[in-house]
This record gives sequence, C-alpha cells and structure tokens, in this order.
Amino acid sequence: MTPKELSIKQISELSGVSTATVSRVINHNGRFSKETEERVLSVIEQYQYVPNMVARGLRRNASQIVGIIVPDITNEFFARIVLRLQINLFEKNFSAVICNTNENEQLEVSHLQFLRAQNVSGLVFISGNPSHTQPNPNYPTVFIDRRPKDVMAKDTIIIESDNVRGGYLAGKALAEGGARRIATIMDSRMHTAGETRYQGWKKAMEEAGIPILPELQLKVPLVGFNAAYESVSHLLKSRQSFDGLFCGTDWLAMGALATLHEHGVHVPSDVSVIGFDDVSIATFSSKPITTIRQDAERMGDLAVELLLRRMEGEKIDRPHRVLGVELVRRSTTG
Amino acid sequence: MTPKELSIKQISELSGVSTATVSRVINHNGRFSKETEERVLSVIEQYQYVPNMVARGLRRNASQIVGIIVPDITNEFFARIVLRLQINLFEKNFSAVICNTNENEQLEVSHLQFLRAQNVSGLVFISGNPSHTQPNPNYPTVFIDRRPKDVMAKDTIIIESDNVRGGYLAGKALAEGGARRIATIMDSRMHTAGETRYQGWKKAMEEAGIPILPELQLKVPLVGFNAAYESVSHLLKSRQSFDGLFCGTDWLAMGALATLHEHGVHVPSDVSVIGFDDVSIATFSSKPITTIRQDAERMGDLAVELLLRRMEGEKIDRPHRVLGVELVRRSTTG
DNA sequence: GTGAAAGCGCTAACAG
DNA sequence: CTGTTAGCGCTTTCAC
Repeated sequence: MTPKELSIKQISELSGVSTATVSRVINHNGRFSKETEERVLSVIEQYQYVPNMVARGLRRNASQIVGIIVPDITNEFFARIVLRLQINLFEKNFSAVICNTNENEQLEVSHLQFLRAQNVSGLVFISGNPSHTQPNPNYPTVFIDRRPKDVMAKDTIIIESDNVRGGYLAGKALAEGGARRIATIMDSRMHTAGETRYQGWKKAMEEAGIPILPELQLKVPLVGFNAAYESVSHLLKSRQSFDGLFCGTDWLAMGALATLHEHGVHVPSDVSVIGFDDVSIATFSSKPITTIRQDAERMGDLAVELLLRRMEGEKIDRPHRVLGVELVRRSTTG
Repeated sequence: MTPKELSIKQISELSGVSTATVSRVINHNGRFSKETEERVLSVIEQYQYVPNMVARGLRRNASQIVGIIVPDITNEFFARIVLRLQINLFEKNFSAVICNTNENEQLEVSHLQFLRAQNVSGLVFISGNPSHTQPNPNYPTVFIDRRPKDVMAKDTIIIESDNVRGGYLAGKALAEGGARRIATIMDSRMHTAGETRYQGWKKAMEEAGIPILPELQLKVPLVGFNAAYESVSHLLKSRQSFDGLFCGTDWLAMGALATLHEHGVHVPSDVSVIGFDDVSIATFSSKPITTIRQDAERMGDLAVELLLRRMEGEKIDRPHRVLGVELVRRSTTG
C-alpha cells in the first residue's frame, strides 16, 4: 500500500556513480569531487529524492525518532511543552512520537516497549514515572516536571519548576492576605511535583505561624475540575471552615471555585484561592485565578537541548535544572 | 548511544532454531510445531525480546507509523482529536508522529517530506491543506475538519462536522433571539470549515429575512483571542452597531467578549454571541458561551478506523463523513 | 576520489 | 514443519 519511493540505487544509476558516492554526498562525508557532487545533487533535486530514514536508522542503529511519554496531551500545560519539544526536535531533524499514558502504568509499559521496538533515539517523560521494566535499556532520557520515583543515577536529566518556591509563594500570598485556616487540594498520587509544592506551602505556613489542619488537606485521585468540585463540596458540607485554598493545578482551582460559588461562598472575601500552572483558563475563567506560573516553553526548549547533547554522548554538567516560577495575582486573592 | 537490543538472531540461537522459525512464531505464520513455538516464546519472554520494527518496516516497506499533521496541538479542539487518534492507533500497534505546522505551508511541506523519509504507513491531516508537492506519493490519507483545496479523487477520505448546519443553527438562534444586525468573525484564510459555517449562517439569515451587512463581516488572520479582541474593538470604535455576533471558534468568541465587556456592551442583552467547537473555555469562561458543539472524539475514532481500512487496501464505501453538531445554549444568548 | 561488498534485523520465497 | 538464502535501502570499511 505504501507507495514505493525511489532509492539511493536509482539515484546512483541516474547520476552514473556508485551508491557509496551518493551516500557520501548526501551526508557531506567528503571524498568526492565538486563535479560529482553537483551532478548527484541535481539528480536528487530533480527527482525529489528523500533518503529513507528507516534504512539509515537500521544501518546506524539510530532512528531519528524521540519518544514522548505524556499523561494527557489534552492538558494545556503538557500540550505547551509537547509543542516546543516537537518544534525543536523537528529543527534538528528528529520526529516526535507522542504517547498518552493517561497516568496508567500498565499502558506506560506497553508504550515503552513499543518505542523500544521503534528503536527510538531518546525518550522524554513529561510528568511520568519511568516504568520499572527490568531490562529497560538505558536510552538517553529526560524527565520533565516530575522526578522519577526510583533512586537514579546522579546524571539523570531532570527539568522541573521550582515547585517548592511555587508552593511557598502561594502559601505566603494566602497568609499575607489574612487567611488563617488554609486548605490545600492536591493530587493524591503525590508525585514529586505535588509533593514539593506542598512542602513549600508548609514552609510558608510555618513562617507565618499558621497551623496546618489535617482535616483541611484534601487529596484527589484525578487532577481535573470534577475531582476538585466534589472534594471541596464535601469539605463545605462537613462544615469545616476555611479562608484560604491552595490548589495543585489551575483546573483544580476551577473546580473549587465552582463549588464555592454554588455554596454562596465569596471569593476572595470569604476564601482566597490560588492555583498552579497558569494555563489559559486561569486568565479567562469567570473569576481570573491567582496562580503560580510555570514556564512550559522553556521546559520544552531545555529538554531538547539537553536530550540532544546526551544523545551525542556529551556529559551534561548540571543535569538537574530547576526553573523559576512566578506568582501571578488575579481575582481570587484579595 | 542507543543501547543495543538483542536481535532475532540471538533468539534463534538461544532457542536452537533458525531465524525464519522465530520470525514465523512471532508473526503467527504457522508452519511450526507446538513445541518449537513454546520454546521460542519462552526465550522471548525470558529475554524480553521485542522485534525491531525498523527492520521489519524496511523489509515489508511498511512502517507502523502514522504521521499526523496538525496546526497547533495547543488548541484544545485539535488536542482532543489527536488524543483519540493516538489511543486508537496504539491499540492497533501503530505509533503517531505529530507534526505542528502552525498553519505554515512551508513548514508543512518539510514535515511531509520528513514523514515520507520515515516511510510512514499513512497520514492524517487535521485541518490542514495537503501540500502541493508535485510528486507527493499517494499515501493512505484522511483529512479531518478541513477539506483539501485541490480537486481530489472521489475516494478521498474526509471527516468533518456538519459545518453548514452548525452555522445555520447559530444564525437561527441569533435571529430567534431577536438580533437583526448580526456580525460574524471568521478566519480570513477561509478554509472549507470556516467557509461552510459562514454559508450555513447566511442561509439562516435569508430564512429570517435578515440582511447581511458587509461592514459587519469581520475576518481575522489568526484564530485566537487577541485577533478577535482587536478586530471587534475596531468595529466598536467605528460605531457600527450590531446586536448579534457569530464567531468561528470559541476562542474568537472569548476575545470578542472581552472587548465587548470593556466597552460596556452587555452580553446578551445588548449583543448575543455564539461560538463554535465547545472547548472547555466555553463552559468555564466568565460568561459561559453559547456554542456549536463538535464531536472531536468521534472524529478521531472514525479517522483511525477509515485510515486503517484504507491501508488494508479496502475500498471505503462512504469516504466522506459528515458528523452532527449541536447547539449548546449558555449565557451569551438570551 | 571512487567503487565493491558486507551487513544492520527482519521477512519471504524456496527447498527439503 | 524447518532451514537456507536473498534482499529491503542505506552506510561504511577496505581496496584501488
């Protein structure tokens, strides 16, 4: 079914040289004369010949493919990262195979196996765990957003936001806004990103002398609107009072805001709310959300840079990069 | 750099048979005994052997890769389609290479060439033009959302929403809401999706006996918030009065809503607004948007089904599929 | 500067 | 049922 493309063989015949020479010309490997080069190049141009990367990949044991593992491409924050990855990779002549895991470990394992079969040159985990398949060959890998659970080599490439600082900024803003009974709502899977945000928040609480009330620390299994909606709704019904809420993501904040609104709780006068990520909903929500901004684009850029360098076999000086975050004040805080 | 995986050769040695037999076992091609099968399978299991798809692809002239061309993965509507594509493809043992074109034809051509080099088995264009590279081999292809410009074979697979009806529903709703001076804001590139929406809207206008005022028909080069914001702002300043606005996408509606709000124009009492797509912002915007819902998921599912069938060489009975749309009433219409 | 030939990992005739 | 062999398109020694 797939149409037959013409091969290096035909090009070699058409230009009256051997395939070896054509290959050299294509790869700028020298050892050919100016004239042959021109001739070959013109034939290539004329016939719109495109070298078969699959064959090259087989021969060189290096496809030009990078696998990207992401929980959900539909999540804007991840999509923004993926977009940058794709753009940067393409510029360097790599293609990106995207795999959505939906946070499902089982699925992640299958994807990994699949990527292995595709002989990918490298791997990018966005907010994912590296699956623990025993003989998981050491592909050049970079982790974005979430640190791998397992203890890993010192030179593991990790790119993440300064989540501790993000949590801290959020907690501090809430405290300075006068909140004293502060709730949090976090992803219950408590990967490092969530964990560290929570740590930062705790630090801010300590500094402000605000007690951490266990009954106000919500955990949700899913990271979306509905989970927060229900969880906060439950909290409200249990008559726990609170005047501040730190949400692990903007969408969690959206869900919370919806419940709050329905229960007649006014934001920010009754309760101040802070999100995380700064995706577009934070700007355009009915009540624009005060949030912690992460630089998704920078993450994507950096990831490709480091991955490519690692693939070249270069030693990465600082494999663990922590990117700055920023508090963006909008309408959910006073 | 890429780690060396073990090959069919080693597996064959390990299990004391020829590579041919191993291959047969792997591919369920019969012609081997129950015992050899078990032995080979157990070796494969034990060593976690994964056949190299690159080599197989080379030999069979059919990679297990499908190329996806999409303007912008960051656009939720497209992301939702891509997600379904990826999930469905993976289920059938295909991987998806995502290429963002940012609506740039030049870039699209490069991507296509690249995919050609990767020897993809098929192509999915989401809202894209098939580039007009002359010797563009006939890869099995499906178009989603936007019809290719060029005249194409009768059996071209196209999956799109019933945009005419969508535009019609929007126009009708606006008219029934009492609007008489109705503006539109559309993508100026006027691909078929936008074009047909506009046609439907015109039809509704005619039916309602509402004149189409050229000065109220806005075109924007980009499909985002800012473009609409500025365009509508300009319209407002020019003192053209209008009481209805049909937007080509929800994000266009968002931008319009923002300007309207800033100029003290109340929605929906002064102006009714309708969007298109029904992405999440339509639900969660400060003013939930009345919009035309498209079924992105269904598009993705259908696309994979038809693409796979085409790749199998099957003849597709109805290659042009038009999916139903639905008016979702929210707060921007009375 | 150029070509012949081997081989990447796999599949598909073709023999037996 | 099983093995031998050729070859997919390309790169890469190794000769010349």
